[in-house]
Amino acid sequence: MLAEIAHDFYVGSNRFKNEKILKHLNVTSTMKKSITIKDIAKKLNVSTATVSRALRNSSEISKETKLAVIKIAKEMHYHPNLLARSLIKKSSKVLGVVVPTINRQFWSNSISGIESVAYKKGYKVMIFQSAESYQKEVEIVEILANSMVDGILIAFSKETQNYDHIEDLKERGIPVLLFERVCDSIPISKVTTDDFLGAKRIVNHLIERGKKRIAFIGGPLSLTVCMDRFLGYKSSLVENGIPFDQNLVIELSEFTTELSVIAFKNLWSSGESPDAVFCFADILALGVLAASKELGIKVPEDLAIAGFGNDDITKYVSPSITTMSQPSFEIGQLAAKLILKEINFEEKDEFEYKTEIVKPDLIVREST
Amino acid sequence: MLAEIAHDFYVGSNRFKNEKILKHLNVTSTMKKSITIKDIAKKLNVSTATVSRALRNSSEISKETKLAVIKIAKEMHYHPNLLARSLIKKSSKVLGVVVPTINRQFWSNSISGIESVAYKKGYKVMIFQSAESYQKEVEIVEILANSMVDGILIAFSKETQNYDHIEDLKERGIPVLLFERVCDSIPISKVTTDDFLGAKRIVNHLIERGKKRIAFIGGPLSLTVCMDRFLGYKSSLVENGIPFDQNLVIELSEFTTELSVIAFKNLWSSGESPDAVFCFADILALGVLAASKELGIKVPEDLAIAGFGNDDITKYVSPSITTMSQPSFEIGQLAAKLILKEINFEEKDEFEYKTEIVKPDLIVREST
DNA sequence: TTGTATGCGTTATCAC
DNA sequence: GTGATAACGCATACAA
Repeated sequence: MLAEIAHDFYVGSNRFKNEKILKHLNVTSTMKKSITIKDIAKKLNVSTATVSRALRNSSEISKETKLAVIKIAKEMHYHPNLLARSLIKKSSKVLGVVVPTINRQFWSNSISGIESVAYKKGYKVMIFQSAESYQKEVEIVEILANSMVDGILIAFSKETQNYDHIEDLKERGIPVLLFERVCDSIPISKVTTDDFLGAKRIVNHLIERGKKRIAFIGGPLSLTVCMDRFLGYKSSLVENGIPFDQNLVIELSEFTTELSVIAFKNLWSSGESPDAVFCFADILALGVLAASKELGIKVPEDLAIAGFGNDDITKYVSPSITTMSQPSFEIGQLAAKLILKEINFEEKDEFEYKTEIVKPDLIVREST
Repeated sequence: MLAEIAHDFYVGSNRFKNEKILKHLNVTSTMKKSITIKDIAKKLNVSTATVSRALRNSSEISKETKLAVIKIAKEMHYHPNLLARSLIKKSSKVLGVVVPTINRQFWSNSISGIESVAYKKGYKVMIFQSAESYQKEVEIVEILANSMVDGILIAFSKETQNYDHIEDLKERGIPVLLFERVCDSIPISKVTTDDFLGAKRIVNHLIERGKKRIAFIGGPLSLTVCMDRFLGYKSSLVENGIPFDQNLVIELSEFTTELSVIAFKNLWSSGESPDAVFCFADILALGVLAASKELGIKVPEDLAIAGFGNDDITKYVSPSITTMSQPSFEIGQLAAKLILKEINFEEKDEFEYKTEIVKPDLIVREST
């Protein structure tokens, strides 16, 4: 049988394109076929079952055969095919992660947190960027689901308003967890920051320091994160009897220094100069600092940043700054732990979805 | 046959742990089994082969059956199993990436570049962090190789001195590409920055501005990146007739602001005060700025940074700065393109390894 | 144009 | 303890 003979020479990879040659059994081919348990079995005159068991250190295999198998396996440079194992085990030991973008500290930190936990538990991580596109997000989710990942962690894109793709995953029985950019309507595990509280605290703090005209420079309010912070900001003002002034509120479509530079300049030149600024993310804070420098005005004495609190960026920039620290790495860790628990739950009853809300810390750095 | 009957109820996932119940054919189970081409075939009274071909839009299938198959597939919520396909095709359409750490701009930018190119070509990306550990790097490479990834991109950990794991991959016929943190000894595709030239240029620039005592604050010289920059630095001094002073050279074990703060302070207080600083990465530059502030001295008028050139971080910090821009995103893109070419090469002859050396740009920002 | 049979590499089931 | 053999879900050579 051709197939039978060919097997001994077939390289087993589309990397080697000379299939025609192989079909003609051109033995001069230098390609190597990959070693399988079948090969080991043949060499030892045992069954593949025995080899499989021996390699997995099953208790029902005699020590001698075990050793023999392992010895030959090493000699032949055997490597188990994880895909084949996944197929039969119905678990790939892979977590899928979807974030808006990977090259922004907050998200890469989260991923790092996810990866660190996953790796310890023997899981791999597959990463995708939605690039803030709903379309792409849906596409990615489909790929992940079809790849038999054991669980999917998602931070929604800015565009995402429809959650059918998530419902779909649930229907297919695939564990999903939303983190940071979430939605309310779906009963599902979530990990978020308590942005409302964080914003409130930070604005309270500014007010305590005697500030009255506190500007708000934030991202698109369509994102729950941003909206929550906005509400926290407003709530603090109300509770402290400070009139809310729409002119002090700036909603940016993107998180870029450029935009915040423009925003702050406009704010300032409009005669509405604030005495403090509450802004999202250090990236925006840098913009504010830059703009104030450029305008030749003193850097706002009280600048509050609600970001992930990467001190490295802001620490040496402004002497007096208050940060609402969003522990992105920890959020990632928490998210991974939670979904792994869901994946490996042992209960007989329905899994209970949990929403973990991380309370951001307030880091106050006084000018010296 | 039990197995036969069970199939209709078997959910097909270890996510559902109630296997005992299933074995007893407890039909009350709410779990859904996943739909396969077999199910579609049964429903339509055709063979699985036909379904398979129809779904893949094969030209040898009549339009009617195609449409019928697709219709039923949708109705039954069929989703192809990518793992099974990979097993047969011997290609998972996945690229593996190993970086020292993901939550550092340079690496996350690179990954972003890789991911963006890969995604466009229908490839997924699997990411791992070696955490600068050789041990972990080897472990990861083994996992990736056994997962049938189509190619592996690696940036070595700081510890990595032995390259057997890479040789191993080559032996197994798995395309590998080294980027940024590479080694010379292996004939293999590589993408690096021309750090020697970059450093030389940047130091030349400082010298042109009249600087004579140029400090060097860099990472561990065991890394080729760092060594190359050091050599470039030295080369520039020599060519410009400026004596090399070992006291002005500081080798840090890690890239942290803290360490560079200490380094700069020591440098300054030792009476060896430089008139310019050439330092790696903006993260170190921030340290230098912080230290100079703290010491109450003027920020070095000429601070040169050899980093990935994330302007956001340094732009608003120092008015006068020179950056050796390391286009990390582009390096990632280039790396992905290169390995994809290797994976999909059509030639019959041996693939030719290519070393792409990205020339860093010099970005000079004058104080206004 | 479609069906049959076989295989991808592994593990699970049931014999012995 | 070990061996046959059937899965896993899909794709393809060969037949019809």
